[in-house]
Amino acid sequence: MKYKNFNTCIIKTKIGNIFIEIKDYKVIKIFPTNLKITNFKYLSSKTLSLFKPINQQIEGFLEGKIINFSFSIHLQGSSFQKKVWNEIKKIKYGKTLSYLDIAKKIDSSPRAVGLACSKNINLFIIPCHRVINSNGNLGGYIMGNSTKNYLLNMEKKNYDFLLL
DNA sequence: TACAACTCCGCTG
DNA sequence: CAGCGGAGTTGTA
Repeated sequence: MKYKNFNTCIIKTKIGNIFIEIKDYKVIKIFPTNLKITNFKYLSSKTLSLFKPINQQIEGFLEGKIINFSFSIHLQGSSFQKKVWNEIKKIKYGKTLSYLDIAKKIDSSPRAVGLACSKNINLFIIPCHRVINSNGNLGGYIMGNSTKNYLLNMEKKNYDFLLL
């Protein structure tokens, strides 16, 4: 992992570079980036110790070795978006729900749910990859549908293996 | 107002 | 039954 400045860093993962931002000791952003991970300043040892477990968990998750995250995030968005994201957060590892399922829970429409999903900047922690079309199709994903498919297959495989 | 990471419904082969 | 097109729907810039 390389560090950009005091409260952000970028990690290289098997699905691409991931940008991570922290504010007031909470994660506020986990998002793909095209930024190169070179020539970055290093963090203070204090901040480094904050990032280290977070980065390890994200990397571990993407490799299928970690199922839940132990750190907390701070959601930034409209009240509707937060409602959607909180519902998505309840979807368990290896499971999926449809946009319609979420819409019913919060008394809204699937189209609006999809819109909120597309605004999710806390990838994996808010597992929007677990939200798919009601007909079984994949729907969309900020990192592309092949990545969404990879994540879902990985989770399903581990789900069966671990007998969750 | 236009548009979106959706669904539903009614057609057509 | 699969595939397609259009309408309905809610939240956002």
